[in-house]
Parts: sequence; structure tokens; C-alpha cells
Amino acid sequence: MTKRKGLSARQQHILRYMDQYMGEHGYPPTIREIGAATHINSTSVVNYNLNKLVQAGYLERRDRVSRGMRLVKWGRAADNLLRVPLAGRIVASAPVEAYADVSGDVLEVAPATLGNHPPGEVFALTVQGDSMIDAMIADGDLVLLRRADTAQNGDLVAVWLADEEATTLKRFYHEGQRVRLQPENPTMDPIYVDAAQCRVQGVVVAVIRHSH
Amino acid sequence: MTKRKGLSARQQHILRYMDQYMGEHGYPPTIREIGAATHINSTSVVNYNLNKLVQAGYLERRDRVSRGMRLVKWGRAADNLLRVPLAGRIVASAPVEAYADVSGDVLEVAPATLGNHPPGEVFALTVQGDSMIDAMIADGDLVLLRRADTAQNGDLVAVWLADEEATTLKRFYHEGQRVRLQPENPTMDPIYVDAAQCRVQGVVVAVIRHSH
DNA sequence: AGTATAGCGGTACACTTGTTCTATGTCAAA
DNA sequence: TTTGACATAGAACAAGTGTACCGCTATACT
Repeated sequence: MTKRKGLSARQQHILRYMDQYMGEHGYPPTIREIGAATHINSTSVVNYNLNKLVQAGYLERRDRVSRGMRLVKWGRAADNLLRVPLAGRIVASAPVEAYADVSGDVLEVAPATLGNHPPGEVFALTVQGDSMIDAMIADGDLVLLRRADTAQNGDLVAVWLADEEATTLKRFYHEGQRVRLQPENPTMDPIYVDAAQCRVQGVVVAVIRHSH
Repeated sequence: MTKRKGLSARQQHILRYMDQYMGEHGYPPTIREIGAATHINSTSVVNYNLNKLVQAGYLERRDRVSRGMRLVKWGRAADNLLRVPLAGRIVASAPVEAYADVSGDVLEVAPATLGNHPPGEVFALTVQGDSMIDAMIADGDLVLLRRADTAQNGDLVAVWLADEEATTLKRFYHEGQRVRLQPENPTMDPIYVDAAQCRVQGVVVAVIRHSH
């Protein structure tokens, strides 16, 4: 997620168009092409706003050179996708296996999705079944987990409950000898389990739900 | 498969120079610049060799366009991040504004997250409040929406309910004169509204939840 | 020899494209 | 209201730039 403030709507439009045009053609657009795309009827106005963008540090230009501009801190972030192994399914009736990444399937995610979690420690699971609906996670959702066997209070974790023989996703609170597992849905009550019966499998980094 | 004949020393030189120039400037060189760098004293000869390179499959050109050429990257899938505008917040008490892209904030997502929805039509909203918990969407979630004013049966849509003056996320079913809005949570009952009272604002493409 | 073809250099031309100048409209501060 | 900075539109200009055409040389083949 990137922030850009202090730019007019036209200037933002120009940046977005240039980014798209570069990806499409491999070279920058002309002033007149920018004008046509952004509904600016004068080349001088495009030129005016381009210089504003240079002044604001979003653009570099070379004088008297056709298409002589480049995006700087707004350049298309190529090859910045991170790949996390798609380990398999998470089901309520079995613990998360030592992620035998046999399938080789990977999920491509934007760096921002992982936050500052180390990419090598993150893996993805597909949720199967509605048993985690109290954690606001539905059948088919993708759960990104950071592998861990301990958790801090407040983390949303995947835990294997030995006595119930089930894996579930809950918010984790260590309370002395026992552990409180708080459903994400505030209308539901927490459950308490013995700390020894509770095996942390991973910490939830993000949940992604696709429609269709 | 494209035929790949042996390239002359000059043609190889041109390719190397173009690659270097692109990395240095962000836009391709002119015919005359190529000529100067490769010791070719005639623009027509540069043009001649450029066409040879196109014919050999190393280059793409656009006619009568200054610097209108790009190196064809072999074997490297240029998978870039897509950017969708982060339009603002979705709250229950107000409709989604058509052009709320005032902030200029963008969200970087992997192409797979958008599926085959046209990237230009997709925007993102931050969910504020717990009013959409029956759609399994919580406070702070990011919702990716495709702009639409109609929906097909079964789509998860953002709708503005005129009589209740509220925006909500429900699964959409057109049933004659009225519309059935089915909560995502199967334990909850659907609501029925008059079709005229129901304004579709967008179709949900994906939901992303970050754990902090 | 004769011919065909690839490659090269030079030049003129036309189109593309950045720059500049003038005029107009907007809006907030004095 | 007046002023001035800012944003815009239009047009004319100058420089950048791709293309077409001509002639020349070298090589290979008939």
C-alpha cells in the first residue's frame, strides 16, 4: 500500500496512465497521448502538470526528448511478488502436517499482504469445511500462516486441541496454566483449555477470500 | 516458434545497447542514438537492422512512433503487481461513492487475487464497523469490489438499501419483483427487498483480512 | 560477364513531438 | 473590488525522429 498525497486528480491520473502505458508498450507515452487519456485538451497543460510531478519528485524528465520521462518512486513494481508454498488444506479433524510441500503449488501474494513477517516462514492453507466459521473464516478461504509453535497473547493462531482432536483458529491468550481461546466473532463465548492440551501450529498472517 | 538465425555483430550490439539504455533511462533510444552508439553512420542502416531484429523475434516495433520499440523478453514471465485504487471506507450508513478515489491510495495485489476481473474496474474499500459480520466480514477487512450496477444470482454484492439507508454486503438473488439478500452466514435468515429499493454498488471479488 | 542480393552510407522529406507564447478563467487573500 | 498565484486552452514554432529513396560495394551464383 502506497500513499500519494498533495497531487491533483489530474496528476494522479497521469501517473496511473503512465504506469499502465509503460507496462503495455514498454516505452513512455507522449504528451499528446497523456492529454488524450486524461482529457486534457492542451499539450501545454500536460507539460505543466508533468513539470509539477517532476517538482514533486514523482517523475524524471529529459528536455527536448520525445517520451523522455520515467517514473521514479512510482515505478511499476516488477517481480516483487512473493511466493509462499501452498501446503494443502486445513481441516478441523487433523493437525496441520509438517508441511510436506510436495505439490509445489505456490501462492503469489503482494509483499504488503505479508506485512513484516519473514516470507520464508509463511505458508498458505486452504480452509475446508465450515468449522471455523466462529473465527469468521469460511470454506474455501486461504489462510496465510507463519509457522510457529508458540504464540503471543492476542495472536490469531491455528491450534491443535489434543483432547478434542481438532484444529481450530482462535485468538490466543495465555492465562497461567490454561489457555483462553477467543473466537473472532464477538458474539460467541471463549473456550478454555489446558495449556498442555493445546499445540500451536501457526500464527495467522492474513485471510484471503475469493468470490467465485 | 520463432526462427532464430544468427545475428550479426551489429545486431547483437544493438540489442545490448538497447538493454543498457532502457535500464539507464527508462525509455528506448532513438534510431540516431543507436547509430551513434554502434558506429552506424546512417539512420537507414539502423532502421534496416532493427527490422531484421523484429523479423528474428528479438524486438517489437510500432511504426512511425518515436522510440516505439521494446525488447522481447524470452522465458521471463513479466508478472507484475496490479494496483487497485483504495477508494476509502465502506460504512453501513452511506452508499459507496462512484468516484471516491480522492485519496490516491492504492493497494498492491497479486494478479491471481483479481482472478479474471478487469483490473481497471476493481477498487478496494476498508470495512468500518462490525455491521457486516453476518457476511463474515469484520472491521478492518479489505474488500475488493468490481464496479457494477447489476449482479447475477449468487454474486456477493455491495448494495445500497434505499429504505433502510444502509450499505450492506449480501449474496444476491433476483426473484421477480423483489430481491433476496442472503447472508453469508448460513445460520442467519435472508432478507427480502423490493428490486427498486436495492442499488447494486459492486460485486465482491475478494476479501483480505490482515492480522496485526 | 551478367545478375541477384545483402549490407551500407547519405540525404531529403514528412510526420511526430516538446516548447513557448498569449489569452482566459478561478479562487483566495489583501 | 483588486490583486496575484494557479490552472487551463489554443495555437504557432522549433526541434526531434522515423521513413523513403538513391547510389555504391562486395559476394555468390548462373
